[in-house]
Amino acid sequence: MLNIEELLHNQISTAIKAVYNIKEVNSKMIQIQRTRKEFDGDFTVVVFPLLRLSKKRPEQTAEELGEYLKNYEHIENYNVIKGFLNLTITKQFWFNALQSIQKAENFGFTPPTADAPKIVIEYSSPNTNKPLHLGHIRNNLLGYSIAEILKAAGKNIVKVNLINDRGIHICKTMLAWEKWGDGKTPKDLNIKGDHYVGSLYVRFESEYKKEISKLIEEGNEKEFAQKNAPLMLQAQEMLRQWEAGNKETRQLWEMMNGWVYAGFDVTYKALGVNFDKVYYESNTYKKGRNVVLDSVAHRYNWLTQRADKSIWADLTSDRLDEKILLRSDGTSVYMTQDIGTAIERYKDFDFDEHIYVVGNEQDYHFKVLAIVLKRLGYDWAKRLNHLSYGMVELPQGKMKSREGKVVDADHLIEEMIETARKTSLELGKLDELSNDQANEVFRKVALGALKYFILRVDPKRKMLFNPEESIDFNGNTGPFIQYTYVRILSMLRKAENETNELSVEMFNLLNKSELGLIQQIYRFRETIAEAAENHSPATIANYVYELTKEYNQFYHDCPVLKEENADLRNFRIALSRTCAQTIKKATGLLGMEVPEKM
RNA sequence: GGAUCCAUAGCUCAGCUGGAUAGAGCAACAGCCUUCUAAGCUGUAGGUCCCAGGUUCGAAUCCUGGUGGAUUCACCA
Repeated sequence: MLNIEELLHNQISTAIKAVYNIKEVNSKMIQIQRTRKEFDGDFTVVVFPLLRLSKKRPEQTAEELGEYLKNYEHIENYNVIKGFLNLTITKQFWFNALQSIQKAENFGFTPPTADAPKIVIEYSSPNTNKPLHLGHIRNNLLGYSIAEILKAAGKNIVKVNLINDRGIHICKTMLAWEKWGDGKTPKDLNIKGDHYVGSLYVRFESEYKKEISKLIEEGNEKEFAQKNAPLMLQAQEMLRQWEAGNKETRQLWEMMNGWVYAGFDVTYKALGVNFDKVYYESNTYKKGRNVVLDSVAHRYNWLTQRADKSIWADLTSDRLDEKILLRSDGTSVYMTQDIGTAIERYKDFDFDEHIYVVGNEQDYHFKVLAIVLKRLGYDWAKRLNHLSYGMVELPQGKMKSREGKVVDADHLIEEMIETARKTSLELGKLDELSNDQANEVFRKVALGALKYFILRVDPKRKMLFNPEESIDFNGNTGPFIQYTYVRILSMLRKAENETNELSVEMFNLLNKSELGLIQQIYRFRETIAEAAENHSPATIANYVYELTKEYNQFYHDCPVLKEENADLRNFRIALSRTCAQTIKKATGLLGMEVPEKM
């Protein structure tokens, strides 16, 4: 199906050439936009940029072009207001467009081909010492949704997760378990493994704090106390044991990581996200260190080893600071690990683009990562792309895990489901459903509300989350969209003898709300392209909200099943069905599910 | 102090990459269920698009300089 805006663009170009006797027209001069609601027409040509060619007043230029264009088969008529030429597209065009959409295999989606760009998306990337919280929810939903959107735009997608499963923080929780765990497993205590481990980490931190205070009371400096508290020394010893491959340490580590992964899996499943491949830092952290060590031998002038053996990258010529890559004791820092992981990834997938979905507090880190890799001679470093998103803040301010000021992901999901249950039961529309079916509806509505709430805002902006007020079920929300879908399905169930064949003769009957709805459905494909281009689920969220509003308008204005003209009735049923399918596909791009009843 | 990001209605957010009189939802107020699911629809009210310059026929949008907020610049991850 041809794109109407492209068709118009070409026609306008032809018109300018013909009317003003010009050979070439710069395509940037031709500006087409949707006509604003308060004016008549579907598309508007802004003629101001064309005045240089026409050498006439705006109104006259618009008038002359309109006269020429009205002979074009898809243009019904035109009107001119100031420097704006409003074009009305024929009803027949929109009618045919709807028919093509219905016939299309999977309208809006571009099937990926083998040679389409390959994009690796890393998201989630949790630490194994904390359960997932609200910030991770934004990360996971963004990562998953962007992957779906890029897939729909015809890209080959690999979703990967990188688990930070080594380092001093892991040793802290291991030590805590040895000291205070009493040999208990999550199963013994009947709690999720990630929550159990998270609580051990918190325990460590509070005991560690006590030791620090005590040392300071005994007259030590703060810094000395932090470095020499017995718990810290023991944790560091444990890290050395781990690095040395001590069997007992490794076993404990594997057991506790197993608890955490089991817990994460439950949360991931609840959120509906998944991965094609999971990387563990414990497998890749040495890689980066070797790369850095090898590179020092190359004698890059920006890479230097100091007297204490630590290795530094001097990035001041890129207007950044000096960055440490290897500590004086030879161990690697976060940056070093990411260097190794990136190289590994490139070997694994030979990607055209690599997207890191990581919060904006790491903007600097990813800027440095790309520069260092480029300087090390990896040309593909320019394909690394940091999708930086803003933090989720609470009314009290930033979330702080150490102070317990977090919104736990599992807890939040449970609460949302409970709210959805209450709301549903009050409305009492699910009486004929079994318990299991009803629970499925509650779950879909709850997660739909959460996902839509988070994804509708531009990723790069920070967002405010008020647990009491944020999750609404009315207005511009996930449930509003789901509800529109449910009403359509309910209607379609009642529609009997529906035919898929539409009478070709009836397009003149179409009214404004029907045309508006067709046009919004028609925009789905270009919206996917735009969302993919901008890596922005918010674009899809806004689109589907507009679509449902458009449908509600239509639903309000036009009887469907009660329409007496059979051609028109069939048309409206078909239009409703196509709209429902589009809602389902669009919400699917956000990771939302739509219930059949609610 | 340097760098990056943000600032739009009382609140939460859109604003199609420079176009017409800046839009939604929530909250407030007034209506619409004997009618395809009222988690819906219609209306009223609500704005110095942070400020000041600049570019342009035209700026919430681009540039410069301020102001306010967030993040970051660790031998933390």
